[in-house]
Amino acid sequence: MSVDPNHNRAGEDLLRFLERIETLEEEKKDRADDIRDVYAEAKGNGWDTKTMRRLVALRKLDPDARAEQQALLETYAKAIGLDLL
Amino acid sequence: MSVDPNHNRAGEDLLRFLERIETLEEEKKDRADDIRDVYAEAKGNGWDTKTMRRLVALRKLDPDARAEQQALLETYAKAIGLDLL
Amino acid sequence: MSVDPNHNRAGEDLLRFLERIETLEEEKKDRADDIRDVYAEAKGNGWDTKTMRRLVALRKLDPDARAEQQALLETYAKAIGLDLL
Amino acid sequence: MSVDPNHNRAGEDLLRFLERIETLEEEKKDRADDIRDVYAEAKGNGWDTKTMRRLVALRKLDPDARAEQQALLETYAKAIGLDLL
DNA sequence: AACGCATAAGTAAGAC
DNA sequence: GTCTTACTTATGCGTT
Repeated sequence: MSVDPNHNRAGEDLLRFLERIETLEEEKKDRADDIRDVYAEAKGNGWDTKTMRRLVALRKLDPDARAEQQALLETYAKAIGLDLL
Repeated sequence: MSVDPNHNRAGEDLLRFLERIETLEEEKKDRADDIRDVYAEAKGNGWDTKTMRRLVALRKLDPDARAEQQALLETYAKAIGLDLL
Repeated sequence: MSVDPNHNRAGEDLLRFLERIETLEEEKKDRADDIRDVYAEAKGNGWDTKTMRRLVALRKLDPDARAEQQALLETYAKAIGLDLL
Repeated sequence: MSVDPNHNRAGEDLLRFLERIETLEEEKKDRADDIRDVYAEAKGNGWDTKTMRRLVALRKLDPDARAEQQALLETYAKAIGLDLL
């Protein structure tokens, strides 16, 4: 049983956790980079990326939830006299 | 001229900057707390705060910009066959 | 009693909440702008703003909490053989 | 050549971009979930995740950059009389 | 002017 | 169930 802090058991365990996290973070970052590339490619084809991001968000919602949120927004907008479009 | 690092001129200058920043940050935090309180009060009166936040965001945009963004969103949604409502 | 959605009581109430929020947000933004200005001024005097931000964060912690966190960090760093400096 | 907005060429192109993005986002989210799981597992083994996150951040820096930043922080801390530990 | 960074907002999960 | 805390996304800012 060693007391060397660089080679103790707990340190080894901790290091394994950190390495697993770092590997996963690299993979996560790769995907994020890929996503950025796709948006850049779309932009190069004339698409507006901000609107694309809104579409991606909308497609995540199920249709019922989306309709409900929109209905509430319109009710509130009308109540304060805000013309949504 | 002192060399005491706790009382040198540069340190004094730096400290003045930090103090100015910290004062401003406190004031900024006070406003953030107040905003949270108003939302909480509105929620207590039956309003949906998520929709309120969307309204606040919409009111920040000038009407032309808002209309333009909405038109673009609808064009894109139609193009991919997404029913916005 | 009117049913005109632009002039109903609930709409008025909602609008008051929104206006209170917007006023507070403006004030909050003013402070944020001021903070940015102070950092810019400090930078113009040769200070490193990134380090300044770390100092501001450190000064927010009470000394005991700071010492405790630092001690834990050093323990962990030693355990994995990371030289903090 | 169709004018059906659900089947036009541009819409098809846009949809391809969105699908590519969504696939990548799913993969990215999977990694994020995995990372959360590892932290949770480490926490279950008695580790402090906040400190772990600081270690992960520190390990991202190359040693020279880390040493330089730390030296600057210490210089500044001394200048304002802040005891780092 | 585009790029990455840093802050801020919004969202979702977890603790009490 | 609420309320805080952490994570994710979005926006703006400074930089190159």
